[in-house]
Amino acid sequence: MAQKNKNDVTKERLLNEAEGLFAQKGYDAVSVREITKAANCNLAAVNYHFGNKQNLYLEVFRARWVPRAGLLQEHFRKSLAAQGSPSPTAVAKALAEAFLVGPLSDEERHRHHQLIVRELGQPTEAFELVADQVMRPFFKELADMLRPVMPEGLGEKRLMLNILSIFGMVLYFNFARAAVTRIAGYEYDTAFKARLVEHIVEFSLKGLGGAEKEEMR
Amino acid sequence: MAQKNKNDVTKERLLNEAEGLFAQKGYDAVSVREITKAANCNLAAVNYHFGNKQNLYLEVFRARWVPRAGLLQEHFRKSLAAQGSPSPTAVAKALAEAFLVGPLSDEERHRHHQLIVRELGQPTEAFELVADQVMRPFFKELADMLRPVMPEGLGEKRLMLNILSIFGMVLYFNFARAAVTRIAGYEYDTAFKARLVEHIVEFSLKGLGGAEKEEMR
DNA sequence: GTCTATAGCAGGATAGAC
DNA sequence: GTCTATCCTGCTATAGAC
Repeated sequence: MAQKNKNDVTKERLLNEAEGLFAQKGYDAVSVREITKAANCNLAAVNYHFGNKQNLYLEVFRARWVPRAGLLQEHFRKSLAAQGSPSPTAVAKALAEAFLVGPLSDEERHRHHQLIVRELGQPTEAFELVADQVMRPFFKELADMLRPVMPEGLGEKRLMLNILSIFGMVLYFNFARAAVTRIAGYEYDTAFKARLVEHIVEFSLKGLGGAEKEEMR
Repeated sequence: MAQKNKNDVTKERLLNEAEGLFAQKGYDAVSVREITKAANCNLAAVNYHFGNKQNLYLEVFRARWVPRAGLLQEHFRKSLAAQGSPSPTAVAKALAEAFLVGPLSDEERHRHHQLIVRELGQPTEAFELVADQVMRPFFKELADMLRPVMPEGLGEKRLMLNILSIFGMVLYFNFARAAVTRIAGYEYDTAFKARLVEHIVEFSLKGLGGAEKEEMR
């Protein structure tokens, strides 16, 4: 923190390139050689800065993924606060907007979701990290927020299923972008993303019991 | 086809083991050595029967994934036909049931979805195969089926988004099983899968415009 | 902190015996 | 068709010079 010399810069570049490559190809398909070449530094740099490849992967989550998830949550909370009371509709809209448009660039968002989807399908140590520091706290926050405004007698299980489902939708449309484009021909431009947000909100409303009068901003 | 000697048996075993391993770990994380060992045959067998590793992977889709997708569609069509008119509710229910309970064993279903999710996130030649032979035709069939019974003025784009979304939900709850269990504590037993089917149907109804009177079986 | 050089091993693929 | 033996490439990781 005190010194800001070449060391830190190399480390940062390694983290950036590693994240991009791990997201794009998965852990095993990426070699340390590829990462160091992309980061324009020496092969030995990964071992010097991170000990080994595994730990570089973990550090990508610690130093990049978790903070970025914090950014997304912050964006969500602000846009929700701007809407007054947290109705199911408002929550769904703020969530979908934060995660599909939000504060991240297209590339950053895609990286972010590719990384977590790989972990969802095949959890490693990185998943535990993310589950503890991001998912469980955030899901609890959402549950506490939604519980009072949900239909009576919905139950904790159904509540959690609904929260999981919204995230499922958001993840799916982000990570399967290439496939959706090839199958349905949709380009992920601004207009389509806006439409997607609307779609996900609508799609989620029934589950969230948000059939009450629709309200916008 | 004429001869059913050791040759065919080895080939079948290779396909089975390869499918399981590719689904579980992904293409790059699996070695030919690992596959042949699991199939209890010689290292050279992969090259003899399939030419190379890449082609074995493709053959897994051609000889296993596509036929199994056919089974699922068949199950879907039968259970839909048993319900009379194809209302949005009936379609959603038949789909969710076929893909979450349906004719496959838990392990087979998991394999099936793991494989396709990897391809959705990072399409290879196998994705083109599946898109041409399975996805595009089936999505078209569903669209033709739903178009007449959907709300007026929904539009082709929204129709396709809704179809994609149901598949997204189904895929998500199948492939992220390990993560869902760790985060929410749900075991994927029979009761939970039945609940999941109900949940997905409900969750999808608004999007499908199925707010009409609910009908079952 | 960064580099070169290299150890040491695992990977895909093939040749050729049986 | 199946096997063993082997080639060669590419991998992670480290030692040691600068």
